[in-house]
Amino acid sequence: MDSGIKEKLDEFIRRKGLRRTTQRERIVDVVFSRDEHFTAEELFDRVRKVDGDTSRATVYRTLGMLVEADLLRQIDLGESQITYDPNFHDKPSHNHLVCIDCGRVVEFEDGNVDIQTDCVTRRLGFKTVRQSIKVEASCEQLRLNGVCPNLIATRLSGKRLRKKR
Amino acid sequence: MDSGIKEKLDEFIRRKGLRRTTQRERIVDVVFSRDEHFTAEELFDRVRKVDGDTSRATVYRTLGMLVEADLLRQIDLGESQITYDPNFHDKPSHNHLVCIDCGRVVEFEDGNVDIQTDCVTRRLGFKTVRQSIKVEASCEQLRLNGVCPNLIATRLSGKRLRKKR
DNA sequence: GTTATTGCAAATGATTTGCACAAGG
DNA sequence: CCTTGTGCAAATCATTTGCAATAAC
Repeated sequence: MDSGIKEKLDEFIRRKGLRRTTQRERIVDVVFSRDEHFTAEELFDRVRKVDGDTSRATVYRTLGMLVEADLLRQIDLGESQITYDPNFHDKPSHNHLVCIDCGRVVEFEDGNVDIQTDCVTRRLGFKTVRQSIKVEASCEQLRLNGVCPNLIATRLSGKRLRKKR
Repeated sequence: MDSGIKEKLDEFIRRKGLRRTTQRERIVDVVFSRDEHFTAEELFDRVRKVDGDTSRATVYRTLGMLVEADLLRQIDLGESQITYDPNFHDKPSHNHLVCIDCGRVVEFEDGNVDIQTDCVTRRLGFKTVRQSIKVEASCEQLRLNGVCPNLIATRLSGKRLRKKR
C-alpha cells in the first residue's frame, strides 16, 4: 500500500476527531492491498477471511469514511451494487472503459479528454470539480479475430467483471 | 412528442411481438411530454394524475421496455434512485454537468469530447458503443457574485434537482 | 471517564416478482 | 382462444440505523 494513503487517512482521522480501531485498520489494509474494484459485499468477504469477527455494518461504515476522506471513490458500472475504486489516490483523474464483450474494466488517463471537457464546462459558466467518464466499447480483436486478447487490459489496472443491473 | 419516438416504439413492439395497451400508451405519453429527467416514482406520480389506476409495477415494467427499445436511457446522477433521461432520441450523444452548488443538471453536446474519447478508446483496441460523461462542477457566477444565475441552465434542457445518495 | 465505535438485528427503500385475472390480436 | 399484460401484495437485495455493549484516548 502506498504510504501516502495511511498518512492521508491519519490526517483525516485526526482532523475529524475519529479513532483508530483494529477493525478500521484491517479493512483499510484489505481495501488497498489490491488495485481492483470491488463491492461492499466482496470487501466484507475478503475482510472476513482475514478476521472472522468484523461485522458487515462496520465494513459499510468504513467504506463511507474512506469515501468521505477521498481515499476511495464510488464509480458507476451500471450495476445494482455500488462499486468502489481504490486507485484514485495514485491516478487522481482516471476514467473507465467497460468492454461489453467480456465485462472487463480498463482504466485510462488522458489529459486531452480532461482539457476538452474542462473547456466545455468553462464555456457553460462552471468550474470543474470532478468528472467521470464511462466508455462502453466492444473489443476489436474479438470482432476481427474471434478472440478477446485482454492484452492491453492486463497491462493496465482496472480488471473487474460482474453482472449488469 | 417527437413522432419519431412513437414510430420507433411501434416498430419495437411489432418486432418483439408485444402489445399496445392503454397503460403503456399513457405512460409513454407522460414520459415524453417533457424533456426533464425523472425517477420511476416521480413518473408514477405523474401517471397517476392522468389516470388513477395504472399500477406502480406497470410503470416499472414499461420503463424497462423503453430502455430496452433505447428510447429512454438510465443515467447516473449519484442518487439512490435510478434517473431516466428522455432526451437521447433528440440528442443521441449528449452528456451531463451537475452543479454542486444547486444540483441543477445541464445537458451538453460536444463533438470534440466525443472525438477525443473515441481516440483513446481506439488506441486501447476497442470500438466505442456508448459513452457517458458526468461533470460535477461549481457555479462561477455564484463564486464571483454570490448569485447562482441559472442563466445558461434555463436555456438548456437538463433541469433536475434531488438529494444525493 | 468520556465519547466514538462496534455488532447485532431490525428497518428501510427502491425495484422485482409470482400469481390470478383481464384484455389485446 | 391463446398469449401477453396488469394489479396487487409479497419478496428481494443492498444498504442503513437504533441500541446496548465495548474499546479508544
